[in-house]
Amino acid sequence: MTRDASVTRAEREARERVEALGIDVGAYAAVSNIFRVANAVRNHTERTLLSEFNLSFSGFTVLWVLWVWGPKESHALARESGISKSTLTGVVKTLERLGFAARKPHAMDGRRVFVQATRKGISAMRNIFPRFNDVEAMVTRDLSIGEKENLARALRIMLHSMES
Amino acid sequence: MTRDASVTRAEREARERVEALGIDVGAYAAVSNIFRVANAVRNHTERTLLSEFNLSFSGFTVLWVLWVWGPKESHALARESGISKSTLTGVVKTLERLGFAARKPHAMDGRRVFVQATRKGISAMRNIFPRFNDVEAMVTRDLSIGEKENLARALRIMLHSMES
DNA sequence: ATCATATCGTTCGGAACCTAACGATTTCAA
DNA sequence: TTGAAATCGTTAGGTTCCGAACGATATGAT
Repeated sequence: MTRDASVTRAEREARERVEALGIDVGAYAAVSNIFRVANAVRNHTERTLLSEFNLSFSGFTVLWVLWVWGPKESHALARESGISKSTLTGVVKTLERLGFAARKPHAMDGRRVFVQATRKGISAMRNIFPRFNDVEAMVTRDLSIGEKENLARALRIMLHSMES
Repeated sequence: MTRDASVTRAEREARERVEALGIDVGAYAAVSNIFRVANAVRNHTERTLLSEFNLSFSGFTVLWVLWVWGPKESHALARESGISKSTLTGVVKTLERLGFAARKPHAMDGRRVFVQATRKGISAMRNIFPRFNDVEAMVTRDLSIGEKENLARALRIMLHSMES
């Protein structure tokens, strides 16, 4: 089966312009396409899946972290979800209103709060996550297994480069 | 020079959990790492570069589109920037307040508005973009030229898969 | 000329997003 | 025991983000 690896029109036009500026075009191509894919997946998922459950992408992310790891304290939950503590406060408020999550005070430390998924939240996640994984599978369907592994590997290398 | 392609701790823990759910782990690894890299680059860039100019990431993106292609109508500018028309209205308002962009009415059609970068905006972009490209280069520094090309290629294939 | 339909950009309303600062609480050195 | 410093989660204030709806304008059929 043939598949399309051609440069998208948006990338081609931008590339022509930025090439004239004497920049690292390989780096530009890699990073700009990461943003394009991330935006496309996020927008697609919000529109076709998450809106059914009144969830934002970050709401979904937070609920997913709770579903995978169980109850977490606010600061850790914010870090694992990639959002700030103040944003987490607002997102958890929304999840509480939807009945998907609940706060629980820490037994020993009055400053801390646990957040946990409710049964309703876990039930919603059992519905949502396989469908989200279908999106992940659809998005990568034209890549071979080796290509998927190489892609994930290159991204991990980039993450480690940012950590040093 | 050795380099680190190991699975990050965040990915490893998540992977163990989601493997138990019988999902497409290759797709999960690829897509979840795309989000991790996109988030890391965006946060890093906002903190270390864009805050100097009071720019959000989307403000930067919109200004970049104007810088590369010249004045654009609002609806096209929104589409090229990956945001909605209503968001663009707000972001352009902020760019106007910063003196980086200006609106101009369409000569023939009272409904339409052109947006253009100002001299101040262009000057700021000449400062910002090379430094943003340094971030792009830093993030990809541990990838070979072949690996960068394979990464960009795999991402393009994914973009095309989403378009069909 | 008129009217229905479509398009444009803005406004509305509400959620997400951030940093800085705050009050409450904990920790630890003296 | 006391008080300084640190940590936690929330609040404040402002921007970004969206879809729906609106007023203004353009288009095209009649």
